[in-house]
Amino acid sequence: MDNQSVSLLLYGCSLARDLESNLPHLMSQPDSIVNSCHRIARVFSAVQEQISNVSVHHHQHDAQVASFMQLQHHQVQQVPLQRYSPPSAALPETPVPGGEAAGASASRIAGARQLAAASEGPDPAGGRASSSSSPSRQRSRRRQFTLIDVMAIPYRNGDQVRKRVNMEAPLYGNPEIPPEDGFTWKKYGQKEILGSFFPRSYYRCTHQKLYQCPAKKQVQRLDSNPHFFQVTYCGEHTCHMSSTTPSVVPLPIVSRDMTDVHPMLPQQFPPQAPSTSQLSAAGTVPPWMPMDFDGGPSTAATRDDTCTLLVDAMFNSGSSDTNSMDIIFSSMDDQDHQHQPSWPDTGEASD
DNA sequence: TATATTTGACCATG
DNA sequence: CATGGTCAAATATA
Repeated sequence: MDNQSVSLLLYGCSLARDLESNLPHLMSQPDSIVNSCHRIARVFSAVQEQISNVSVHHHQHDAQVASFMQLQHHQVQQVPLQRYSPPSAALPETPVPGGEAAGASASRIAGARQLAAASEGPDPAGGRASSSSSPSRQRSRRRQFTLIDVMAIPYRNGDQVRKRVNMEAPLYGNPEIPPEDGFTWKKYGQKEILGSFFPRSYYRCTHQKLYQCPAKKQVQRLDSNPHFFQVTYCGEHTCHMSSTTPSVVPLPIVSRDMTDVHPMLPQQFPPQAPSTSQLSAAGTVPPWMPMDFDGGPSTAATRDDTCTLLVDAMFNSGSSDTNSMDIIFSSMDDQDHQHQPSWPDTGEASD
């Protein structure tokens, strides 16, 4: 199975896991269940087609698929399908091209922040964001196989080797919360970055003290697409051997332990904030997903096979994580925030 | 009480 | 001096 299929499969598993965790809450919303099932089925059907090498070229949106696949292929080629290890060869001095334009004016920043704050809703803590101990922020300690491992492209920043990825905000729920990546992090700082709408958050491995784990990451929402986070990883985890920390990839790729991480995207894609047309009613379609996966005609794959895959992924792949399920339902009522159509035109899309 | 987050202050670097 | 990165006291929450 090629890397493209893996990527799609990971996404499908992610959707399935979300559905499973949400099931108790969705009992009263059969429409949501149906929609989710259709979405998952189409993703797996696409995988099935791809694996069996059938009729991708007959696909109604094969151009989109091919484009997506090319992107994936290009990125995966640079990092083997295995855990990243510190490179010995020379690395590029700069991250993957496609960075955002800087230089936003103060007023633009203020405007964006105002809107971002509005999307967060009232703050019960009196101005401070809620603490990490809320269930919605709890992180699984299980080591998760993530696309970061596959997709992250290392580059050098001085003496440090960094990996930078773009990660989609949680498919459901509060888009302010950075996506899971399988590790546990402790936030130690936040900084306003010149020219950026959104502050940058600084995290270090929770086990830094206990295991001297040097891993850190920086998380910042993209100005050009607030639906995505740019996550920069710095330092390798050395806490793998801990009994309290996740260690190795738990299972083959089809595992519920995979997080809600999604493949890297070119930073200007899509060139503007998500529109209602780009987001389904549940806001679950990543921009890179061919349209047919969410609303188009079904593929030729059989429902039985798809369901087999789906059931297998849902029930045979380990225990569930707390993950973002609480996030999902705590803010199902807030989904309009995700679809916020009035994102100010930053002008960067047309720059 | 323990743990995590927030946020102003401090420091290093160019 | 401006900026990014980190520290640590204050604060919030389970």
